[in-house]
Formats: sequence, structure tokens, C-alpha cells
Amino acid sequence: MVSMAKRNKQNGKRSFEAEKSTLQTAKKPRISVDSSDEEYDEPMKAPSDLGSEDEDELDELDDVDEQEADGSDQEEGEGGLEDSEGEEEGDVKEQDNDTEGKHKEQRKLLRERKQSRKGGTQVQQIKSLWEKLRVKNAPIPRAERQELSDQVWELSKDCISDLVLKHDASRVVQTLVKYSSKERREQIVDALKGKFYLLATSAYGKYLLVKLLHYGSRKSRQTIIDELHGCLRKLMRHREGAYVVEDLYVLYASNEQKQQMIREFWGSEYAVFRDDHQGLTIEKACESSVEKRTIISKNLLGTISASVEKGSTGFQILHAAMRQFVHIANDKEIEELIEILHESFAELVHTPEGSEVACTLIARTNAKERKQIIRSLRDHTEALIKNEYGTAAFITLLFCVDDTVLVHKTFGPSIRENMKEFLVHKYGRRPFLYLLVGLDSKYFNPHVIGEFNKYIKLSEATSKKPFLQRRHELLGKFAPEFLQTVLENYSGILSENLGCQFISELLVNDEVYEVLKEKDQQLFQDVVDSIAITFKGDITEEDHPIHHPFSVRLLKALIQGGKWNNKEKRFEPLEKVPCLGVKFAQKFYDEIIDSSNLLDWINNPDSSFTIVALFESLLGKKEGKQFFGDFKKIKNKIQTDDSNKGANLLLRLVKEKGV
DNA sequence: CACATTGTGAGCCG
DNA sequence: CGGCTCACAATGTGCG
Repeated sequence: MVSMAKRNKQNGKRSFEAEKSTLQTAKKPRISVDSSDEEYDEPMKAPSDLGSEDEDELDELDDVDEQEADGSDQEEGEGGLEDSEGEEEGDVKEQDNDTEGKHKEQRKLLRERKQSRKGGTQVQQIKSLWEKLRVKNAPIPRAERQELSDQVWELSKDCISDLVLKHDASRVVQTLVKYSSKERREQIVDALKGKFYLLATSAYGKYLLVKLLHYGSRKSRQTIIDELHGCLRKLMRHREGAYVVEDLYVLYASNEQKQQMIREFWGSEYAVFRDDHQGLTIEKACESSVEKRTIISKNLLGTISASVEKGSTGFQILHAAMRQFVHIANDKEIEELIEILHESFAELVHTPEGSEVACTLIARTNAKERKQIIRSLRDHTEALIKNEYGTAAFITLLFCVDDTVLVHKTFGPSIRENMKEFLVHKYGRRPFLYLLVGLDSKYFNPHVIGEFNKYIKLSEATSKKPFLQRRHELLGKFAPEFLQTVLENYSGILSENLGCQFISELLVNDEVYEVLKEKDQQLFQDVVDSIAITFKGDITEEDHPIHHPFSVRLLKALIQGGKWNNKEKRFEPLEKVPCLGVKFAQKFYDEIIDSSNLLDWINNPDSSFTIVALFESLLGKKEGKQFFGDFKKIKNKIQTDDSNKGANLLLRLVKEKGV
């Protein structure tokens, strides 16, 4: 799957999805064939398994690694037929390696068997043609390629269904598909009608099937999808088949088809009479009767649990199925799902749907299960928090879990380790912004807020503490760590827009200051001073922070000592933080600007607004004595340049306030 | 919060 | 069929 997605990324247009799917499935174990494993799939064994096994190739169970390499795709390149002959021999040898004579006999037998096999003679010819066709290093002219592929087609069209399940011959057909016209691709699809299930469950055929989907026309895709409909549950439980289904779902199915695919997991009724249920949602389906809901949820859970056990927790189709499941599940079933997922919980959270499942589970379950979930996420803290969807699950933990000590103890170490990256990271900073300001619409879009509110509502039944208390407890633990991180890395954080914003929320914040212990209040002061000092120096220097708009906004907020509430169109001053506002303004003027630079700061359009802020903050205050004294001396030297809006505003204020 | 910008997906035409 | 344009949504930025 990983490899398939990669291929699509290279060749296809839908690179976005391909990439996503790589991300989610990256951790999944690769396909490893293990003959003993194939059987306890489902009561009914896929007929195709029998078919492919008895007909040919003992070697099918060998050289899987090589096959994997094929899939990982250097464009059906390297590796090749030569060794396939060798493999077969090797296989025979293994069964009987005593006597050379017996061995020879076997070899002869094998050759004969090969020749007598349906289309055996053609296979040899086709292979030699393919050898020419697949060469990659020396590009062959279009016309010649055309001719070669025509020849291959002529030879193979009558026995194509026998070719496609075999290790090497299937690759011949893959190449053929790649270099064929769309008409021929449709012919190939037609020739394989009725065999797609076989293909999907074949270790070799599945790659061809994926290629057909990729290069095929809309009609071809529809043909294949139609044929696989009804077998999806069986396929999901199949080692090879599951990958095909996932690829189909992620890359090729339309929205409607996706819905239909999931509906099959509800039960046979929905798999067989699919047209009767167009557009049916799971909630509607479960409304009709209690029995129905029970059956649907049982079936869904069956498919989910089988797939998770197979190690397919990262599949998107499974996330979608789980999402529907949690929408209808009762409390007991929710716990069953957590039980099934236990260790694999981290593989869920990186997709939108998986994250929704994770959040819902977190919100609905009890303290004991939450503890389990926290444990299983612990080793993925960094990836969890930096991922757009993972971070939502983490935030859900923050606002649901009563045991804030556990949360801080579990995640604290790796958070401290990565804190300076988190604070300037688009998604990584979100959990911490939540701790600072709650679910502010400035940082969370309406949809996300809506989702969170849903989980908050759900958690009301399972969480005991008042909602705000959890945030404040966590804030008390994390706030000193924020300050420490900023103190140690302020220049790096200040150079980033997102970092400035974070610092602003951290410092211009009554709640934060209130939870600080005495020694941490000193830390707070140190942070404020460090930031002020970065503005010292010649403002005509290009890299002075005054030319960085976000740093200036932070500075302004510190001088004003409050936030602008745009909703109510008014300024909200801080009440609990003593060292900001007037105090800060005075100190900043005395220590950073002073009389020698005041005029320069006013005449520079990047810094003039800072002076406006000082002016307003210090007006009528005893702390402003020095500032206004100096100001009067130079106010006649202010340049009235139209491009310096701050300076003009300042002059207007002088008139209005009468300084 | 409101505006502008950017990237994405769906529909259309050559 | 493939390339294009258009419209929308999500995201970033600026503002009193």
C-alpha cells in the first residue's frame, strides 16, 4: 500500500491523496506472506485461493520480498524473469534435495508442465518480447514500443486471465497496460471481467488490478468497482485484498462510491441490494428498529476488529467505518472498540475521520480507559501534537481528562523537549493556545470548534470536574514551562510570526499570571525584560525587530497592557499583571528608547505606532513625566510625511489631548 | 472580526 | 481525455 500510494504520487494527478495515504499507512507492516495465515479469514474461503493454488506455481509462496520490491516500483524494472526460473527450480530442490537424478527428473517434469500449461508456449514468447518492452535505461522509440506492445497483446489476449495471477506474467500485463491505448486498456478490462476478485486476492494480481484502476477510464473503474461490490467484507479480511480495497477507496472511488463501500460493512442486505440504499446514512438505517442497529453495529465491529488484528488500523476506509460505528454505538460497544484498538490507537489520529473517532472515544469513555489511551499515545507525542488531526485528539484529552496530573506527567517530558518547535508550529501550538485562551475562534475554525463542542457535550457524562478547572490546573503546570522555554529561546521564537502571537497570548493574559507561583512571577518579569531588550539598538539597522510587524504588535500589546476585543470593539485592559501597561511603557521608554532616540522612532514609519502606543498608555500618568517632558522638546521636529501614518496620528492626538 | 489571499476541487471546453 | 478556468473554502493578515 505504501508503495502503491507512492506510485500514484509519481504518476498521477491525485498526489494529494496519495501523500496522505502514505502518511497514514507508513507505519503499517509490509505485506508478508505466510501460508499458514491465510485460512482463518472467514467461514467461507475465497474460491480464488483454491484456484490459484492448485493450478500452478508452487513458487507463489516464495520470493515475496521480491514481489514487494516490484510493487515498490522502479516502473516494473529490474529484477526479472531470469530468476523466476531459478526460483521454481529452487522450490523443487527444497522438496527433494537428496539425489541429483531425482532432481533432474523433477526439473524435466516442471518444464513439461510449463509447456503443457494453457498458453505455455506463448508465455515464453511473450516474456521475450516483454524483455524488450520494459527496458528503461535505453528509451525505445514510440513506434517500436507500439509494435512490441501490439505483439504482446496479440499473443496474450486469448490467455490473459491465466497470465495475470502469475508472478512474472502479471508484470508483463502491467507493462502492457501502461503502454497501451485507452481502447486496449478497456479491452483488457473486458477480458478480465469476472476475475477481479481473483486478482485482488492474488499476491501478484493485485498490482495489476491497481494499475488497471490507475490507468483505466472511468468506465473501466466502474466495471471493476461493480464487480468487487458485494465482496468487500471478504476482501477486507484478506491479506492482499485489503490493500486493494484501501487503494480503491482512497484514490479512485467517488464520494458516493465511498459511502456505498462502507455501507457494505453494515451487512449483506446492504451489500447485495445496494441500489435500494442510495444515500442512506447510518443513523437513518438504525432508526428503523433496535434489532437493525444491533446487527449493523455488530457487522461493522466485526470488520473493524478483523482488520485491526491484521494490522490495518491505518487504513482510511477503516477510519470511515469506525466513524460510522461510533455514531451509533452504545456505551458498551464504545468500550469494545477501545479494547480492540488498545495498542494501535496512535495509528488512528492522523486522518480527519480517524481523529474524529479518537476524540469521540476519548470523550465518551471512563477514566480507566482514558488512562489506557493516554499511555498508548505517549510514545507518539511529537507527531501527535504537530499533526493537524492528531492535535485535535490531544486537545480533547486536555479538556476531558480529570486526572490532569497524569496528563502532565505522561506528556510533559516530550513536550518540554519539543516545546520551542511546538510554540512556532501551526498545529503544534494549538493545544497550548487552548490552555492559554480556551477555544478561541481566532485559532480554531468554526468547524473545529463545532466538533470540540460536540466532544465537550459528550464528556459531560463521563468527566467529573468543572470544565474550566481542568484547563486551569493544566495551565498551572504548563505556564512556567512556557515561560522557561520563551526565556531560553526568545530570539528564535520572536523571529516567527506564530511565535510572536503565542508570546502575546502568554504574557497579555490575566489567567496565566494568576496561576503563577511567586518564583514564576519573577520568571515572567525576566521574559518581559528579555523581549524589551531585543528592541534596543539602532532602528535604521535592517534586522532590528521594529521592522518585523508581528514583533511590533507584540510590543504594542505589552505597552497597552491589554487586548483589543474586536467583537465588542473595545480595549480590555489587564487587571492582574502588574508589570505590563503603564509600568512597561515607562520602563521601555527609559531603558530602550530614551530622549536620544525618541525623534528617530517617531520619524520612522515602522516604529511611529509604538510611540503612539506609549503616548496613549502614559497620558495623564505620573509614570509618563519623563516621556512627555522629552516629547515636548522635539515635537516641532516631527516630519509630516504622508507615508508615516503613525507620526500623523501622533500629531492629531497632540492637538486633541492638548499636550 | 472582516478583509484579502491562496490553494483546491469541480465543471467546462478545446 | 486532458488541460483549462472558475468558484469556493480555508487560511493568513490587518485593523481602531
